[in-house]
Amino acid sequence: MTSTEPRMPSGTRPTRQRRAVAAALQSFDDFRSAQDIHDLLKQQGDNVGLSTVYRTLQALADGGEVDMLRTEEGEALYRRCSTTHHHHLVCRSCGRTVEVEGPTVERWSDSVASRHGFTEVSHTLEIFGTCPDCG
Amino acid sequence: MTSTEPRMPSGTRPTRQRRAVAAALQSFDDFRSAQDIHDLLKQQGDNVGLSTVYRTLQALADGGEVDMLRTEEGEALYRRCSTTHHHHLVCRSCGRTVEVEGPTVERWSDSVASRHGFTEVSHTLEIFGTCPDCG
DNA sequence: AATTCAAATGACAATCATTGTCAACCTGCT
DNA sequence: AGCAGGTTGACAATGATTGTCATTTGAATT
Ligand SMILES: [Zn+2]
Ligand SMILES: [Zn+2]
Ligand SMILES: [Zn+2]
Ligand SMILES: [Zn+2]
Repeated sequence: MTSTEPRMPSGTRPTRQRRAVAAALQSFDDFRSAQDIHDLLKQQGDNVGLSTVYRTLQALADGGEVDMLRTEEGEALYRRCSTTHHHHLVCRSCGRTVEVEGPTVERWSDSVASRHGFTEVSHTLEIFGTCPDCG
Repeated sequence: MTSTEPRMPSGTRPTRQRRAVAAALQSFDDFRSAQDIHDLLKQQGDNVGLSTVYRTLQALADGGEVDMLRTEEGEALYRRCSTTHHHHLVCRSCGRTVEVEGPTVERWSDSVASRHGFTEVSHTLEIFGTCPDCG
């Protein structure tokens, strides 16, 4: 059976701190900053150094285990995610997030890129709005 | 006839400094940081305070006169742009940028948002890759 | 031309997320 | 026990961006 917790990159040790960060990510549904998560852990008595929180989140994001997006102000926010490629519909006000898939967008972006001779294509796509509860 | 330079928000004064920033934006084609533009002006002998460069670029971006995007690292980059809604295909290596339009994407994003009851919808979409020259 | 005054500027300080440092710590192994 | 190497965290450093505020400038008005 598959665990629901993000896995660490292979070759790394499953330390108390990394488990704590991974577990914290399972406890909320919206996008949060490294500092938010650090605070959350502290509240729970899971003391983890801020540097370690940053390092762990980056490792998880690099490994595709969690999503990372940037606010308009450039701050990095993290959230657990499913393993398939997807994008997000995010409420500007409360952070409520819906994962969405857009096969059409994927094809469009690839075709646009190749039409211009670009390779190693990636893309970022986020939809922001006001959710029903906040409207 | 329409000027090719970005216009300042109404109610602002066309100072030497703002003209200089607006002119600088016409002199390159890729996305550059506020500091890059500040340096560029300094080279030309157009001394403009760094704060003023930041303020002017933000005003232009807020007014939709220039595009602003964030690098993976969260740094803000600016570029002149056309007035219609569009997105970008950007070379990760040299910054070469192609403006692209995607009516399909626009419709998709709106429909996804409304399907979930979100209002005041906006979206960010950038495509990154390696351009033919850098490949 | 002189007056006026809010908008604008810029040198400098302050913020603040993020990254770097490195001695101390932990873990598995011989 | 001893060793080796990954890991941690308190703390310093970085670096983009923002705030401060005394001074300057623009342009409208006497
Ligand atoms: Zn909401
Ligand atoms: Zn996609
Ligand atoms: Zn290129
Ligand atoms: Zn669009």
